[in-house]
Amino acid sequence: MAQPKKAASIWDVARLAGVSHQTVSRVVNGSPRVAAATRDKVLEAIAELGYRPNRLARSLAGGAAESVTVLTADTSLYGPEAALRGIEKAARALDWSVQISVLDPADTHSDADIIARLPRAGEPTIIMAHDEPGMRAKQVLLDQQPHAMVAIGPYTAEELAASPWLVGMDDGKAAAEATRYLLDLGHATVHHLAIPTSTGTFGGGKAHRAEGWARVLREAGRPVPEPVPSGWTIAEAFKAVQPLVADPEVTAILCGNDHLALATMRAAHLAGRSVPGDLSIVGFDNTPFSAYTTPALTTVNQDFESVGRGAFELLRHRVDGSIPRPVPGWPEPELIVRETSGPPSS
Amino acid sequence: MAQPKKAASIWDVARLAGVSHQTVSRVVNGSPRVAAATRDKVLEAIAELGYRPNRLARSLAGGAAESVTVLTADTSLYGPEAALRGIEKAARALDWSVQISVLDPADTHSDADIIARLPRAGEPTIIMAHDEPGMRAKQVLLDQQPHAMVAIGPYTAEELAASPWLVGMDDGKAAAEATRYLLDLGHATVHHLAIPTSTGTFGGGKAHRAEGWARVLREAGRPVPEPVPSGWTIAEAFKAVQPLVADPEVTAILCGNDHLALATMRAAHLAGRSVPGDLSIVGFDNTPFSAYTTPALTTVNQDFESVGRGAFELLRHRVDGSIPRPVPGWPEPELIVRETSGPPSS
DNA sequence: ATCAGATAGGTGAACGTTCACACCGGGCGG
DNA sequence: CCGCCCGGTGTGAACGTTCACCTATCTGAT
Repeated sequence: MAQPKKAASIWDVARLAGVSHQTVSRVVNGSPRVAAATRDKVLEAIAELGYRPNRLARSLAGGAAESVTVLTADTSLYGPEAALRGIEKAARALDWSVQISVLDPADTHSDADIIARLPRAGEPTIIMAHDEPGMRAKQVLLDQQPHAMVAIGPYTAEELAASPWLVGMDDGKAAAEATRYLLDLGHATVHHLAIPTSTGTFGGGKAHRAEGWARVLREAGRPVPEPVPSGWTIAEAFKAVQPLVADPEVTAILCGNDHLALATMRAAHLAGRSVPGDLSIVGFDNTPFSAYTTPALTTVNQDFESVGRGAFELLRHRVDGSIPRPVPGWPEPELIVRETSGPPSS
Repeated sequence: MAQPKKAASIWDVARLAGVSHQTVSRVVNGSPRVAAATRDKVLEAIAELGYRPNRLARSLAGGAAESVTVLTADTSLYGPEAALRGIEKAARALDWSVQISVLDPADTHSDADIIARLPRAGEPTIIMAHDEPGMRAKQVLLDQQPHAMVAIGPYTAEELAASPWLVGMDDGKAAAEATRYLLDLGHATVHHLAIPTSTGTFGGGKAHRAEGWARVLREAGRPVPEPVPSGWTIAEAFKAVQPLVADPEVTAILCGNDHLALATMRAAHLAGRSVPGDLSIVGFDNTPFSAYTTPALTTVNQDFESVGRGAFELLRHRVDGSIPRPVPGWPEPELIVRETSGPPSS
């Protein structure tokens, strides 16, 4: 009974119902030109055999693509994870299936390796291009099948306008806003603990959060300290931020994301510096936990899920030109002031 | 050039190389019975046409399955997310592809809906069965294709032994250990803020963490307070835990996961109760952030990634009996004592 | 009566691959 | 020198769908 007996096909149903395979196909796909009596017979046969349509065959036979592959490097980051959720929801609603393939952050994947991850040539693909492997995958896909790929990443409004295959939020503006907020609070300057992308070491990877931050400092005529580079993990951030929290001159740190901010809070605590009394800390992304740390984290909210949804819609448009190009619509990143920021103590 | 011109097939390569389609297939699949000269001709043709094999067709033609679908309800939970990562890594290593389908936590999915998510009948499937939608999906798949599914969930050693399609960690034991630890510290009793599964309201959902906790209290002859049910989100937990932190009699709380623990820490702080002075808090899962909260969270480490890997291996075994049944091997859940736990203040 | 047009349904090819098997030539043991 | 085996290759069917096109039957207006 638990034996893997072969699954019923459309032909089995057809035979049992006494109709042609095509008629079964029509019933399954809800075609209107089927007599009610016939439809019932077919449905009955379907139920009896436990027939379920085979999606692979369906796609093969030239039906719609109905499948996206998501290439990402790190699913444990809040941004990509939320974007993936957005993609999945949007895809689900249209009955598309979602494949996921995780790029190894350590490995430099060959072009062939990246291509081999796609189930077929021309597979619609969304790439999380926020780090090195993602950037590389983006480049490869852009060469191979520019019309069937979309990349999500941190880009400025100009870049987004210039590249029709790009989706992202201009978080430089939000970084600027956060920096200005800290300056207005009375801080002499603001330091920056940067996520890897923002160090600008990747091909094509610009440092938007860092740029927005630096711009405001320059405009305000403040010293622009060297950004402190951190890895993506909390442990790396904890290590990287040590010199910053040890320096009493440092009174405000803008962190590249909330994980880095958490590490900074921890480091500050261990260094005996009170937050926000001695040190103001601002995060980025509004990760779910950030409202519940003690003190609660001041951060920048970003709606990654909407970005994911937008990427999916854009992809559909690019794969099938007949679908109207979506207007990218989601809330701007927005500063959320909570408890880790305040005026300097002096 | 960016026109989506049709992709090259095995036939195109065959024609260009002047061989049969079967020979191309052999080259692509690395069959040894191809003359070196022929192989080179074919490889050249492949390069020239930019041919990439079509996985859909490959599976259709009766080749190996080489594809898993993961059904999960909440990718933002650390456990499922880490397990998914483990599955993906293991699958990747064998060149399998991974599909993901997210069940709506709010919606009660019909059987048909759940089945419709699978790309084909008999699709190998892994279900994250830690919540209601997951439990339901598990049941449906168990009816439909018991030999091509595996469920991951919180189960006792006995259940795991009894159900050959189950993978999980016996976290009841770890919960017991944590409870005993708190008792040994001198607490009169330990309260429990429970994750949804542990409330036992789901069909088949047992309350292992809660059971382990209750058992130790009973064995020690301590009062067993009513577990406080919480939702999965931090916000829900924050609300649910209010009465607990408000009660000065409560000196120790075992939380169902680290998110709930974070909410409890926050609530305690706002209620003016110091941690661990007035209140000891123990979490569950060792979520990455938990080592960096202030104070750092005492919690139970669980290697979900290994569980994911184990689920994948078990699935392979079940789908293809010729593969040896893997011995589930991963580290036992283990208590990690950090800073949120200590002796009661009295 | 007849014929256009709809309605219901069928037929065969195509999608890109693998599998089972048949074929051909040459080296080797008898 | 015959037959056998084996390396190397081709042939045709199968996988489960959809698509394009064709054929009946029934309706109602001419």
